[in-house]
Amino acid sequence: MQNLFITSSGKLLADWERTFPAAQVYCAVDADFLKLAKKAKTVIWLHAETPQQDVGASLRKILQTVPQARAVVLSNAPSQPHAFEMMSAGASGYCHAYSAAAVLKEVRSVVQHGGLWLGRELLQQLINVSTTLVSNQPDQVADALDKLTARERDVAIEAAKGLSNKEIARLLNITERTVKAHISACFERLKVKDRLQLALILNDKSSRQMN
Amino acid sequence: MQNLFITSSGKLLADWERTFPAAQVYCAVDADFLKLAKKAKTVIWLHAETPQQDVGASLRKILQTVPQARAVVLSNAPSQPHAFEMMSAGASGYCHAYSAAAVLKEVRSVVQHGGLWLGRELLQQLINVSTTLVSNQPDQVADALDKLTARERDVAIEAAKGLSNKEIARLLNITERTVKAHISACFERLKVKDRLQLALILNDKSSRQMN
DNA sequence: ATCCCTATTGTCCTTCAGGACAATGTTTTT
DNA sequence: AAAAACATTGTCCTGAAGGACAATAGGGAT
Repeated sequence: MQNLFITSSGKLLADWERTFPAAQVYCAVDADFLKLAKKAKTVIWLHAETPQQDVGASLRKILQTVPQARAVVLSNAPSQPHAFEMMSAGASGYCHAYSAAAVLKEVRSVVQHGGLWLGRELLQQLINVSTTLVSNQPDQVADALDKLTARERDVAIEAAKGLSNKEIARLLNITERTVKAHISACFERLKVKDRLQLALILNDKSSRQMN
Repeated sequence: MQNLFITSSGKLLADWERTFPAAQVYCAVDADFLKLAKKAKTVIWLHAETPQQDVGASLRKILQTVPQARAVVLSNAPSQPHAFEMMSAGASGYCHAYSAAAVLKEVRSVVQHGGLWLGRELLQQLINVSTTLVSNQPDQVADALDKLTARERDVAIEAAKGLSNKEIARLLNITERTVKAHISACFERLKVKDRLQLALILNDKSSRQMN
């Protein structure tokens, strides 16, 4: 179990060394650093406000060389977009640089064991956003699709992608006339008047489900 | 520091008592239970697969009486929608009912200190969704709109809602012909061939790949 | 002052979408 | 077995969409 810090702020340094006495501090991602990072149970702490280098770049560099590395980004001014960016880039955690020692230790524990860490506020926001997105909306799309027969669904889905009747006909090996029939049936069932509205409700509010 | 469990499964009970020897187990949210729940530093563990009562209902009942309560939902078959539902309902954590003792203790620590807990996979999915939603997606739409002139944008936005040229013309007090001109200009600028594609990219609440 | 971009509108024409009548065979439900 | 629902395809017709080829006028930029 080791902790590696990357920062250029002397102030934070002092705090961190109090929290993790055995911590090693670096100013940049160099060869020495990467060598150490390969050790198991290592948690790397990246200070976002390090002027010399972009955190995102540092993060990618580390993960490229040491894919199994666990890195936590510490920010003086945490923000949702930044947190998402860092987590998407492969960070295992994101928290305030001046978090209490107890919090940092908790983060460490969670991250070391393969977990991901986001602060309470960020996580709450994330859940709020995603709830309306993932739970509610797909249901509406699913509801709409459930109102259609199997074949109508096939056609509707393609139409919603922007394909013309002719294209759908070719794709499904049926006549353009048949496509029209199905599409018209879809309009009736879904109470819409043209394919654009159909596309809107079938794509609307994101038709993604990440399963 | 106390742990209260609600379940009707003897199997889980044994596991939990091994992990938290001082735990108290209940079968339902009753008066006795709620009285105990008021104690500080209490973490309540709700087993989702408790037939007598719906977890969501139990959760709401608890939070109504004891708003400061920290509740963790344990599920035999964790799923993203369910997790979101529980977290939205006010749960402080959501994890697999058969999680290792070490994990449960970590969850306990995080939750007790006011944090929220979601498993790594769930959190990762959450981040994937929200990233494209919060950071990337609005950019793509904004990028598209930025390629248009002010007037073209007006027209494009209405067209993307599903309005016909005639309707847009009325709305903007211009001729249908003019609407056509702007729409055609939009097609060129955005490299699309018809209004449906235009609607798709302008409404695109992140409908990128993963198909 | 000239050129480019934008906004506006015209006409003519082709293609596509969608409704109004259909019909026929298959599958499912009652 | 009869009825209802579904899948398939036809023709005719209207209206909307979108391209071709223009013209006019205003606002900035060089």
